[in-house]
Amino acid sequence: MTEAPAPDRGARSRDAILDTAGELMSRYGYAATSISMISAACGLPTSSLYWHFGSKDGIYVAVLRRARTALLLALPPAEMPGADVAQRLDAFLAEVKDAFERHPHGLRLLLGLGMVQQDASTAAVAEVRHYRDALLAWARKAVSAVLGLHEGSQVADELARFTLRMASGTAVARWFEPGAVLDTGPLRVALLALAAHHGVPLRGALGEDAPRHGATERE
Amino acid sequence: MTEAPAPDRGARSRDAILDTAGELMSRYGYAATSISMISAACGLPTSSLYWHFGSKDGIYVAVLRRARTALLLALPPAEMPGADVAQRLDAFLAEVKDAFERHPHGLRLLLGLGMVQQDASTAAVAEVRHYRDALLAWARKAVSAVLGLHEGSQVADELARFTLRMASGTAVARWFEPGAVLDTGPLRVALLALAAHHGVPLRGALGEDAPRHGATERE
DNA sequence: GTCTATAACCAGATAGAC
DNA sequence: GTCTATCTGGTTATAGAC
Repeated sequence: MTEAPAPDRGARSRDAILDTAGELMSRYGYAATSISMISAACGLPTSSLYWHFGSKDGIYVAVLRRARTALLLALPPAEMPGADVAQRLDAFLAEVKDAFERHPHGLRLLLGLGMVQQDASTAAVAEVRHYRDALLAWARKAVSAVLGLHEGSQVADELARFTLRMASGTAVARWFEPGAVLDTGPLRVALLALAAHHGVPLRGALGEDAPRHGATERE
Repeated sequence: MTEAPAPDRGARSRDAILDTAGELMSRYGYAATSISMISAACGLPTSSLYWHFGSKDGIYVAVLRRARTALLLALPPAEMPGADVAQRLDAFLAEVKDAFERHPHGLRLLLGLGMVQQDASTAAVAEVRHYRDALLAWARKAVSAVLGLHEGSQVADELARFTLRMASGTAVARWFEPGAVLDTGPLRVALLALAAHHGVPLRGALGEDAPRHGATERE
């Protein structure tokens, strides 16, 4: 057997298609990414793409779904280590920034939709909304846990949307400055100020400029 | 003369084309908006579009340029009324929100580009960058004037980018919630907190928590 | 599952009468 | 400046050998 039997050649092709399609679609958007572009970039003929995914729409849905699960897996869970708010918030923001850097396609795929309002299949529309809803749900839960908010509260919702909009804005900025990353410094200040503004008790996180060396784990 | 002579029928057609093209392109993006769509929507044959603008690219450039000048004209100038920071900031944010509501296409056109990195003409790339640079320059100048910062300072740049990213994130959110508007409440709190965090003296705008006496603004 | 070849169609763009 | 008619090329998608 000089040739690898490759019993899962199909699976590897599937992944290759999704990889290149995700790359191209996140860069050029759905409409501007053609089947032939993907085919040429990944080396497989167009008929293979159709065999695996059925249509261009099917590719988009699959790409989107994989990006969603990957991003949500990379984003920090609700339970962050740290006794006080400052510690948890710092760890949280660092992980969020890292996740968005490691999965740059994630948000850009949501931006490059452009099509979803017109001729998109119901499956594509559903997946896009699912993606966005999942991100919002994650943000609400995570922000609530980090800052100690009641998860269904108005404040939690406001802070979650604030965080997501900043992340989206950063993804947009990346069109122009490819090196742009989520600016966690200002975001940290803003989130703490918003929480304080709404009367959220923040033990040990009131020190922005004052040299407050971290209170120990005891309060 | 029952028929209007319409000596400027060409100019009115030009405007009609730009109107519908801007509408469609801001909704579907550049690539997904076809010449025939524009033609059908505005009633003029495709050859008229080519007579006026030469190419699809030319239409995009013209749409973008008009959107830029309209948005920058609607955005508040650097000189805001109000003696103290709080007054100026409130007036400023109200006008910014209003401008983004009145010109919803403005930012969305920048989002729906998708193409600009691949086959776009140099003119389109230049216009896109010009648009974005103009917005950034406006934000730096306006934020500096409102909060009393030195215009070239690091703080002014950070706050300008923060504001623009929030605006971009809001434009993205509008894909999913068409009624979404710039959330000036949280943005106000965040900007004040960021200014205070950097030691900017804010007379009369300390309504969050502790009164912070300002160090000088650092660069 | 992958390949070659091709069908059916629509895109951007042009020619020339009016 | 506007219209009808048309050309060329790329697009999605499929057929069928292997």
